[in-house]
Amino acid sequence: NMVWMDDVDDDDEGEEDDDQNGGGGGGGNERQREHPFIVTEPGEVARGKKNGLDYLFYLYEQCREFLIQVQKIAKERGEKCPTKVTNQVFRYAKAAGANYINKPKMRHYVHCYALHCLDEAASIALRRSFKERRENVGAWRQACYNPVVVVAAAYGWDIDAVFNSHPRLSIWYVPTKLRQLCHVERSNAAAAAASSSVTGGGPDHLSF
Amino acid sequence: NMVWMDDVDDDDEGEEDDDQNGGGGGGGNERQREHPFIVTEPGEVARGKKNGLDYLFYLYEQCREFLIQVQKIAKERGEKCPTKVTNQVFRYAKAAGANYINKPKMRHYVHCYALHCLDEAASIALRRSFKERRENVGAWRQACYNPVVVVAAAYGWDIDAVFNSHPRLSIWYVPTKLRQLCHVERSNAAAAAASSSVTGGGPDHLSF
DNA sequence: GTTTAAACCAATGGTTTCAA
DNA sequence: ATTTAACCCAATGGTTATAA
Repeated sequence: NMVWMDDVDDDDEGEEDDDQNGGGGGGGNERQREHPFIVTEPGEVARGKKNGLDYLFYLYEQCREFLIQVQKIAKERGEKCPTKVTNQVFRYAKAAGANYINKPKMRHYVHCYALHCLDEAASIALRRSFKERRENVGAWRQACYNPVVVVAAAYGWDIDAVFNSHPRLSIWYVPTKLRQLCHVERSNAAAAAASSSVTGGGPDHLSF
Repeated sequence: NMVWMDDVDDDDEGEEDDDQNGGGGGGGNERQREHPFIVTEPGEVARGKKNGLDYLFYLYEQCREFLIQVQKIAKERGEKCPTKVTNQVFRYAKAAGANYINKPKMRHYVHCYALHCLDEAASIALRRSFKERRENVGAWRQACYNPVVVVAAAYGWDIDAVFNSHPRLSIWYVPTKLRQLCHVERSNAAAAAASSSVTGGGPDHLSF
C-alpha cells in the first residue's frame, strides 16, 4: 500500500559538501544522531544538516506501519493486540532497523502531528508563518498547542474523542499537557458562560 | 437506574444459626473472607456460609458501576479515562467500602461471566448440570471455558471481538487462558480444513 | 482437599537528565 | 537549541504463593 524507503536512512538528497544525513553504514559509519528539525513548508526540502517537518510527520506514518506489523504478528500468534503505539512498537521499530525512531521524540511532537491530521490548512498556515519569521522548531512546536485546542472545542473539549475521530491519530496517546490545556479551556468557557448568564441573559436568552 | 444494595454486605438472608455473611461491623467484627461460592441455579439462594453464582455475577455488575463512577470523575477532572476495569477501579471499589471485591477473584471468573453474558441459555444449562452432579465451583469454572470458545468460533475465534461485541463484557480484559484456548482451537480448525482439502474437496467442494 | 485474597513481579506509560 | 539514550518512577496488568 504505502511506498517504503528501503532502509535506515530516508533523508532527502542534500546539497552540502560535507557528508549528508544519508548513507547508512557506507563509508564513515559515523552518524550518531538525527539532524535537527527546522520549520519548513509542505514539500520544502531542508538544506544542510537539517530535517524538515514533512519528514517529521512521515515518522508518524512509519510508526503506524510498525504498529500494524506488530498487530498482525500478535493476531497470528493469538496474543494480546496493541491498539496504540506502545513501548513494544518502538522496540519493534528499532529491531527493524529504524534507529531514528524513538519514544521521547515521537511523544514530543504528537500534538504537532495532531494538528497536521485534524486541520491541515491551519497546520500549513502555521508552518509558513513560523518559517517566514525564522522561528525555531521549539517555538513552532509550542504554537501548535492552541490550534488543536480550538479543534477540540467543537468536541466539547473532549480531546480523547478528537484523537479517536481520526484513524491515523487514534493510535497515539494524548499528551498530558494537551489534555490539561483542553481541561483549562473548558473550565474557562464554562466560567464565561456562567458569568454571562449572571450579568446578562441565561442560556435561553440572547445577552446582547 | 440500577438498584443498589446499601452498604458493605449484600448477602441474602440465611438460615444457619451461627453468624451470617452479613452484618458488617456489627457485633464480632470478625468476618475476614467472603464465603466460598457454590454452584447454584439462577434465583437459587445459597444456604449456609456460601454464596451463589447470581451473587458472583452481580459483583461484575457492581464493578461496572464503579468503573462508570471512575470515568465520570476522570472526565470532570480532565484526566485520562479508563475504558476497562483497571487497578484504579478496584482501588475505588475498596475505598467505597466494597471490600469483598478484589482483582484476583474477578479475574478468576471472568470467562464464567462471559458465558453468562454471551449465551445465557448455555450458562444456565451448565449451572443446572453441575449443580445436579454436585460438582464443586472449580469444576464448573473449568467447564465454562469451552462454551465461550464455541461462541468465539462464530467470530473467527477472535475473542477480543467477542468481548467487544457485548457492552457489559467489553470492559473486562480477556483472560490469557481463554485467549490461548481460542488460538489453539482456530489452529485446529485450520489444520482440519487443510487436511480435508488434501484428502477430499477444497474449500469450494463438499467433501462428503 | 478447595477456595480466597494478599503479595509479588516484570514491563508500562510517562518524564527527566544529560551528553552530543 | 535540539536530540535521545538512559534512567527513574509510580502505577499497571498479570500471576504466584500463601492463608484460611
